[in-house]
Amino acid sequence: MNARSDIKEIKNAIRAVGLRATPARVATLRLLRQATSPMTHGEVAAELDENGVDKATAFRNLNDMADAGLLRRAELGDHLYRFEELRDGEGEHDLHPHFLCVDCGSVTCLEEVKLTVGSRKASEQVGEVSEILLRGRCNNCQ
Amino acid sequence: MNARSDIKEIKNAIRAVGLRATPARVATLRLLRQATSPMTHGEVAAELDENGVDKATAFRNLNDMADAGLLRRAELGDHLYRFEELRDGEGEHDLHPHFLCVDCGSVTCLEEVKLTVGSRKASEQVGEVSEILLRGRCNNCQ
DNA sequence: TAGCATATACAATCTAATTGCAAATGCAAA
DNA sequence: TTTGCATTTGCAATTAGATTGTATATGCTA
Ligand SMILES: [Mn+2]
Ligand SMILES: [Mn+2]
Ligand SMILES: [Zn+2]
Ligand SMILES: [Zn+2]
Repeated sequence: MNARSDIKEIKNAIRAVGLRATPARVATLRLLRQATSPMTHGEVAAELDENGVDKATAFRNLNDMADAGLLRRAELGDHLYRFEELRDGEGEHDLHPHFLCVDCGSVTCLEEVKLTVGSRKASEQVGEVSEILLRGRCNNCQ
Repeated sequence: MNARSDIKEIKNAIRAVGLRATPARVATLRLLRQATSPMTHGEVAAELDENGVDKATAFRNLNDMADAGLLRRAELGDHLYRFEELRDGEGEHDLHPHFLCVDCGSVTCLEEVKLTVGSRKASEQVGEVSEILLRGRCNNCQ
Protein backbone atom coordinates (compact mmCIF):
# COMPACT_ATOMS: atom_id res chain seq x y z
CA MET A 1 0.00 0.00 0.00
CA ASN A 2 2.28 2.78 1.28
CA ALA A 3 5.81 3.42 0.01
CA ARG A 4 7.36 1.81 3.04
CA SER A 5 5.63 -1.54 2.56
CA ASP A 6 6.18 -1.35 -1.21
CA ILE A 7 9.90 -1.21 -0.61
CA LYS A 8 9.71 -4.13 1.79
CA GLU A 9 7.98 -6.13 -0.89
CA ILE A 10 10.53 -5.11 -3.50
CA LYS A 11 13.40 -6.15 -1.27
CA ASN A 12 11.73 -9.48 -0.66
CA ALA A 13 11.28 -10.04 -4.39
CA ILE A 14 14.96 -9.33 -5.04
CA ARG A 15 16.16 -11.54 -2.22
CA ALA A 16 13.80 -14.29 -3.27
CA VAL A 17 15.83 -14.81 -6.45
CA GLY A 18 19.10 -14.91 -4.54
CA LEU A 19 20.31 -11.35 -5.03
CA ARG A 20 21.18 -8.65 -2.52
CA ALA A 21 18.63 -5.90 -2.11
CA THR A 22 20.89 -2.94 -2.80
CA PRO A 23 19.52 0.61 -3.19
CA ALA A 24 20.23 0.55 -6.93
CA ARG A 25 18.27 -2.66 -7.37
CA VAL A 26 15.36 -1.50 -5.27
CA ALA A 27 15.18 1.72 -7.28
CA THR A 28 15.32 -0.27 -10.52
CA LEU A 29 12.49 -2.60 -9.64
CA ARG A 30 10.41 0.25 -8.28
CA LEU A 31 10.83 2.08 -11.59
CA LEU A 32 9.84 -0.96 -13.60
CA ARG A 33 6.77 -1.52 -11.44
CA GLN A 34 5.62 2.04 -12.05
CA ALA A 35 6.20 1.82 -15.81
CA THR A 36 3.36 0.80 -18.10
CA SER A 37 5.64 -0.74 -20.70
CA PRO A 38 9.14 -2.25 -20.73
CA MET A 39 11.96 0.26 -20.21
CA THR A 40 15.21 0.44 -22.09
CA HIS A 41 18.54 0.23 -20.35
CA GLY A 42 19.09 3.87 -21.25
CA GLU A 43 15.82 4.97 -19.69
CA VAL A 44 16.52 3.07 -16.49
CA ALA A 45 20.12 4.27 -16.35
CA ALA A 46 19.07 7.90 -16.87
CA GLU A 47 16.70 7.74 -13.91
CA LEU A 48 19.18 6.02 -11.64
CA ASP A 49 21.89 8.45 -12.69
CA GLU A 50 20.07 11.07 -10.61
CA ASN A 51 20.66 8.83 -7.61
CA GLY A 52 24.37 8.61 -8.48
CA VAL A 53 24.16 5.10 -9.87
CA ASP A 54 26.59 4.28 -12.66
CA LYS A 55 25.22 3.04 -15.97
CA ALA A 56 27.41 -0.06 -15.87
CA THR A 57 25.88 -0.89 -12.52
CA ALA A 58 22.41 -0.20 -13.84
CA PHE A 59 22.98 -2.51 -16.77
CA ARG A 60 24.58 -5.24 -14.70
CA ASN A 61 21.67 -5.15 -12.31
CA LEU A 62 19.11 -5.35 -15.10
CA ASN A 63 20.93 -8.28 -16.67
CA ASP A 64 21.49 -10.01 -13.35
CA MET A 65 17.86 -9.65 -12.34
CA ALA A 66 16.83 -10.95 -15.74
CA ASP A 67 19.18 -13.93 -15.44
CA ALA A 68 17.75 -14.60 -11.99
CA GLY A 69 14.26 -14.80 -13.46
CA LEU A 70 12.90 -11.64 -11.87
CA LEU A 71 12.86 -9.59 -15.06
CA ARG A 72 12.40 -10.28 -18.72
CA ARG A 73 14.94 -8.85 -21.11
CA ALA A 74 13.05 -8.25 -24.34
CA GLU A 75 14.50 -7.54 -27.75
CA LEU A 76 11.92 -5.81 -29.86
CA GLY A 77 13.84 -5.32 -33.05
CA ASP A 78 15.10 -1.78 -32.64
CA HIS A 79 18.54 -2.64 -31.30
CA LEU A 80 17.71 -1.76 -27.74
CA TYR A 81 17.15 -4.03 -24.78
CA ARG A 82 14.01 -3.48 -22.78
CA PHE A 83 13.22 -4.79 -19.30
CA GLU A 84 9.97 -5.54 -17.53
CA GLU A 85 9.14 -7.46 -14.40
CA LEU A 86 7.87 -10.96 -15.02
CA ARG A 87 4.25 -11.37 -14.01
CA ASP A 88 3.68 -13.73 -11.18
CA GLY A 89 3.90 -17.25 -12.54
CA GLU A 90 4.91 -16.13 -16.02
CA GLY A 91 7.79 -18.42 -16.91
CA GLU A 92 10.30 -18.40 -19.72
CA HIS A 93 7.57 -19.80 -21.88
CA ASP A 94 4.12 -18.21 -22.12
CA LEU A 95 5.65 -14.75 -22.42
CA HIS A 96 3.16 -12.23 -23.74
CA PRO A 97 3.77 -10.62 -27.14
CA HIS A 98 4.68 -6.99 -27.69
CA PHE A 99 3.88 -4.37 -30.27
CA LEU A 100 6.66 -1.93 -31.20
CA CYS A 101 5.90 1.24 -33.15
CA VAL A 102 8.71 1.63 -35.66
CA ASP A 103 8.05 5.38 -35.80
CA CYS A 104 7.97 6.55 -32.20
CA GLY A 105 9.39 3.48 -30.48
CA SER A 106 6.47 3.07 -28.10
CA VAL A 107 5.83 -0.42 -26.84
CA THR A 108 2.57 -2.10 -25.91
CA CYS A 109 2.20 -5.38 -24.06
CA LEU A 110 -0.33 -7.63 -25.82
CA GLU A 111 -1.69 -10.26 -23.49
CA GLU A 112 -4.08 -11.99 -25.83
CA VAL A 113 -2.37 -12.18 -29.20
CA LYS A 114 -1.94 -15.70 -30.61
CA LEU A 115 -1.22 -17.50 -33.88
CA THR A 116 -3.78 -19.48 -35.87
CA VAL A 117 -3.67 -23.22 -35.43
CA GLY A 118 -2.22 -23.66 -38.91
CA SER A 119 0.41 -21.04 -38.27
CA ARG A 120 1.38 -22.67 -35.02
CA LYS A 121 1.83 -25.99 -36.76
CA ALA A 122 3.86 -24.42 -39.55
CA SER A 123 6.15 -22.61 -37.14
CA GLU A 124 6.63 -25.69 -34.98
CA GLN A 125 8.15 -27.44 -37.96
CA VAL A 126 10.92 -24.89 -37.77
CA GLY A 127 11.43 -24.79 -34.00
CA GLU A 128 9.87 -24.03 -30.67
CA VAL A 129 8.43 -20.52 -30.64
CA SER A 130 8.91 -18.76 -27.32
CA GLU A 131 8.20 -15.21 -28.33
CA ILE A 132 5.96 -13.29 -30.69
CA LEU A 133 6.65 -9.73 -31.73
CA LEU A 134 4.51 -7.39 -33.79
CA ARG A 135 5.90 -4.28 -35.39
CA GLY A 136 4.13 -1.48 -37.17
CA ARG A 137 2.86 2.03 -36.62
CA CYS A 138 0.84 2.90 -33.55
CA ASN A 139 -2.40 4.87 -33.73
CA ASN A 140 -0.63 8.08 -32.76
CA CYS A 141 1.76 7.76 -35.69
CA GLN A 142 -0.68 6.90 -38.49
CA MET B 1 20.14 -19.02 -66.96
CA ASN B 2 23.91 -18.63 -67.28
CA ALA B 3 26.02 -16.31 -65.16
CA ARG B 4 26.26 -13.73 -67.92
CA SER B 5 22.54 -13.26 -68.31
CA ASP B 6 22.07 -13.39 -64.53
CA ILE B 7 24.35 -10.40 -64.20
CA LYS B 8 22.46 -8.56 -66.94
CA GLU B 9 19.27 -9.15 -65.02
CA ILE B 10 20.86 -8.00 -61.77
CA LYS B 11 22.10 -4.80 -63.37
CA ASN B 12 18.66 -4.17 -64.77
CA ALA B 13 17.07 -4.65 -61.36
CA ILE B 14 19.47 -2.17 -59.77
CA ARG B 15 19.02 0.43 -62.49
CA ALA B 16 15.25 -0.04 -62.37
CA VAL B 17 15.19 1.51 -58.90
CA GLY B 18 17.34 4.46 -59.98
CA LEU B 19 20.74 3.33 -58.76
CA ARG B 20 24.00 2.80 -60.65
CA ALA B 21 24.92 -0.81 -61.30
CA THR B 22 28.37 -0.81 -59.73
CA PRO B 23 30.40 -4.00 -59.25
CA ALA B 24 29.86 -3.84 -55.49
CA ARG B 25 26.11 -3.63 -55.91
CA VAL B 26 25.97 -6.40 -58.48
CA ALA B 27 27.98 -8.66 -56.20
CA THR B 28 25.70 -7.78 -53.28
CA LEU B 29 22.48 -8.62 -55.07
CA ARG B 30 23.99 -11.79 -56.51
CA LEU B 31 24.91 -12.91 -52.99
CA LEU B 32 21.44 -12.20 -51.65
CA ARG B 33 19.86 -14.10 -54.53
CA GLN B 34 21.96 -17.15 -53.75
CA ALA B 35 21.23 -17.00 -50.02
CA THR B 36 18.35 -19.00 -48.58
CA SER B 37 17.71 -16.56 -45.74
CA PRO B 38 18.36 -12.88 -45.07
CA MET B 39 22.04 -11.98 -44.62
CA THR B 40 23.49 -9.64 -42.03
CA HIS B 41 25.55 -6.63 -42.98
CA GLY B 42 28.57 -8.39 -41.54
CA GLU B 43 28.04 -11.50 -43.64
CA VAL B 44 27.64 -9.48 -46.81
CA ALA B 45 30.60 -7.25 -45.98
CA ALA B 46 32.83 -10.26 -45.26
CA GLU B 47 32.09 -11.74 -48.68
CA LEU B 48 32.58 -8.46 -50.51
CA ASP B 49 35.77 -7.81 -48.59
CA GLU B 50 37.38 -10.54 -50.71
CA ASN B 51 36.58 -8.39 -53.72
CA GLY B 52 38.22 -5.40 -52.06
CA VAL B 53 34.94 -3.68 -51.18
CA ASP B 54 34.98 -1.58 -48.05
CA LYS B 55 32.46 -2.34 -45.32
CA ALA B 56 31.17 1.22 -45.30
CA THR B 57 30.45 0.85 -49.00
CA ALA B 58 28.79 -2.50 -48.41
CA PHE B 59 26.57 -1.05 -45.75
CA ARG B 60 25.73 2.07 -47.71
CA ASN B 61 24.76 -0.06 -50.67
CA LEU B 62 22.56 -2.34 -48.59
CA ASN B 63 20.81 0.63 -47.03
CA ASP B 64 20.49 2.47 -50.33
CA MET B 65 19.06 -0.56 -52.10
CA ALA B 66 16.64 -1.05 -49.21
CA ASP B 67 15.58 2.61 -49.33
CA ALA B 68 15.07 2.25 -53.07
CA GLY B 69 12.69 -0.64 -52.48
CA LEU B 70 14.89 -3.36 -53.95
CA LEU B 71 15.77 -4.97 -50.63
CA ARG B 72 14.11 -5.39 -47.30
CA ARG B 73 16.05 -4.43 -44.21
CA ALA B 74 14.77 -6.69 -41.46
CA GLU B 75 15.32 -6.32 -37.75
CA LEU B 76 14.82 -9.65 -36.10
CA GLY B 77 15.51 -8.76 -32.52
CA ASP B 78 19.17 -9.70 -32.16
CA HIS B 79 20.60 -6.25 -32.76
CA LEU B 80 21.73 -7.01 -36.30
CA TYR B 81 20.27 -5.83 -39.56
CA ARG B 82 19.50 -8.47 -42.14
CA PHE B 83 18.83 -7.95 -45.84
CA GLU B 84 16.89 -9.95 -48.39
CA GLU B 85 15.64 -9.13 -51.85
CA LEU B 86 11.97 -8.22 -51.98
CA ARG B 87 9.93 -10.83 -53.82
CA ASP B 88 8.37 -9.61 -57.01
CA GLY B 89 5.32 -7.58 -56.10
CA GLU B 90 5.94 -7.82 -52.36
CA GLY B 91 5.40 -4.28 -51.14
CA GLU B 92 6.07 -2.63 -47.83
CA HIS B 93 2.96 -4.33 -46.55
CA ASP B 94 2.36 -8.08 -46.87
CA LEU B 95 5.91 -8.80 -45.76
CA HIS B 96 6.29 -12.42 -44.71
CA PRO B 97 7.16 -13.25 -41.08
CA HIS B 98 10.48 -14.63 -39.91
CA PHE B 99 11.61 -17.07 -37.27
CA LEU B 100 14.88 -16.31 -35.48
CA CYS B 101 16.63 -18.93 -33.38
CA VAL B 102 17.89 -17.16 -30.27
CA ASP B 103 20.57 -19.82 -29.84
CA CYS B 104 22.27 -20.13 -33.21
CA GLY B 105 20.90 -17.04 -34.93
CA SER B 106 19.55 -18.92 -37.92
CA VAL B 107 16.63 -17.30 -39.71
CA THR B 108 13.73 -18.91 -41.53
CA CYS B 109 11.27 -17.14 -43.79
CA LEU B 110 7.69 -18.14 -42.91
CA GLU B 111 5.34 -17.45 -45.76
CA GLU B 112 2.12 -18.70 -44.22
CA VAL B 113 2.13 -17.62 -40.60
CA LYS B 114 -0.80 -15.45 -39.55
CA LEU B 115 -2.60 -14.25 -36.41
CA THR B 116 -6.00 -15.45 -35.26
CA VAL B 117 -8.92 -13.18 -36.10
CA GLY B 118 -9.25 -12.13 -32.49
CA SER B 119 -5.56 -11.39 -32.23
CA ARG B 120 -5.67 -9.30 -35.36
CA LYS B 121 -8.52 -7.26 -33.94
CA ALA B 122 -6.75 -6.81 -30.62
CA SER B 123 -3.54 -5.68 -32.27
CA GLU B 124 -5.34 -3.28 -34.59
CA GLN B 125 -6.60 -1.42 -31.55
CA VAL B 126 -2.98 -0.58 -30.86
CA GLY B 127 -1.81 0.20 -34.38
CA GLU B 128 -1.28 -1.09 -37.88
CA VAL B 129 0.83 -4.24 -37.81
CA SER B 130 3.26 -4.45 -40.71
CA GLU B 131 5.56 -7.15 -39.47
CA ILE B 132 5.38 -10.35 -37.46
CA LEU B 133 8.42 -11.95 -35.90
CA LEU B 134 8.71 -15.26 -34.09
CA ARG B 135 11.63 -16.09 -31.86
CA GLY B 136 12.58 -19.32 -30.19
CA ARG B 137 14.91 -22.27 -30.58
CA CYS B 138 15.21 -24.04 -33.90
CA ASN B 139 15.05 -27.82 -34.19
CA ASN B 140 18.83 -28.08 -34.37
CA CYS B 141 19.18 -26.29 -31.05
CA GLN B 142 16.57 -28.15 -28.96
C1' DT C 1 29.56 -6.72 14.85
C1' DA C 2 33.07 -9.21 12.12
C1' DG C 3 34.05 -11.58 7.86
C1' DC C 4 33.52 -12.28 3.26
C1' DA C 5 31.13 -12.93 -0.95
C1' DT C 6 28.66 -9.79 -3.65
C1' DA C 7 27.99 -5.38 -5.72
C1' DT C 8 29.64 -0.77 -7.02
C1' DA C 9 32.06 3.23 -9.36
C1' DC C 10 34.94 4.59 -12.83
C1' DA C 11 37.40 3.97 -16.85
C1' DA C 12 38.46 1.28 -20.64
C1' DT C 13 36.87 -1.66 -24.30
C1' DC C 14 33.98 -4.00 -27.84
C1' DT C 15 30.97 -4.30 -31.82
C1' DA C 16 27.55 -2.75 -35.07
C1' DA C 17 26.52 1.04 -37.57
C1' DT C 18 27.24 5.63 -39.51
C1' DT C 19 29.52 9.77 -41.34
C1' DG C 20 33.04 13.16 -43.68
C1' DC C 21 35.60 13.86 -47.47
C1' DA C 22 38.72 13.63 -51.40
C1' DA C 23 39.40 10.61 -55.22
C1' DA C 24 37.34 7.47 -58.59
C1' DT C 25 33.79 5.97 -61.79
C1' DG C 26 29.12 4.95 -64.03
C1' DC C 27 26.45 6.61 -67.48
C1' DA C 28 23.86 9.95 -70.31
C1' DA C 29 24.50 13.46 -73.51
C1' DA C 30 27.25 15.37 -77.04
C1' DT D 1 33.82 7.57 -78.50
C1' DT D 2 34.63 11.01 -75.49
C1' DT D 3 33.22 14.29 -72.04
C1' DG D 4 30.95 16.20 -67.88
C1' DC D 5 29.33 15.59 -63.65
C1' DA D 6 26.48 13.53 -60.20
C1' DT D 7 26.97 9.37 -57.89
C1' DT D 8 29.74 6.10 -55.61
C1' DT D 9 33.85 4.50 -53.29
C1' DG D 10 37.80 3.85 -50.01
C1' DC D 11 39.65 5.09 -45.90
C1' DA D 12 39.62 6.92 -41.49
C1' DA D 13 37.17 8.78 -37.86
C1' DT D 14 33.03 8.69 -35.08
C1' DT D 15 28.75 7.39 -32.64
C1' DA D 16 25.97 4.64 -29.64
C1' DG D 17 24.61 0.64 -27.08
C1' DA D 18 26.45 -2.71 -24.41
C1' DT D 19 30.07 -4.99 -21.76
C1' DT D 20 34.28 -5.77 -18.98
C1' DG D 21 38.41 -5.09 -15.57
C1' DT D 22 39.46 -3.93 -11.17
C1' DA D 23 40.10 -1.85 -6.80
C1' DT D 24 36.98 -0.37 -3.29
C1' DA D 25 32.65 -0.49 -0.77
C1' DT D 26 28.76 -2.81 1.21
C1' DG D 27 24.85 -6.26 2.20
C1' DC D 28 24.02 -10.03 4.80
C1' DT D 29 24.91 -14.11 7.50
C1' DA D 30 26.80 -16.18 11.32
MN1 LIG E 1 5.32 -6.63 -21.76
MN1 LIG F 1 12.47 -13.64 -45.51
ZN1 LIG G 1 4.13 5.40 -32.76
ZN1 LIG H 1 19.18 -22.70 -33.68
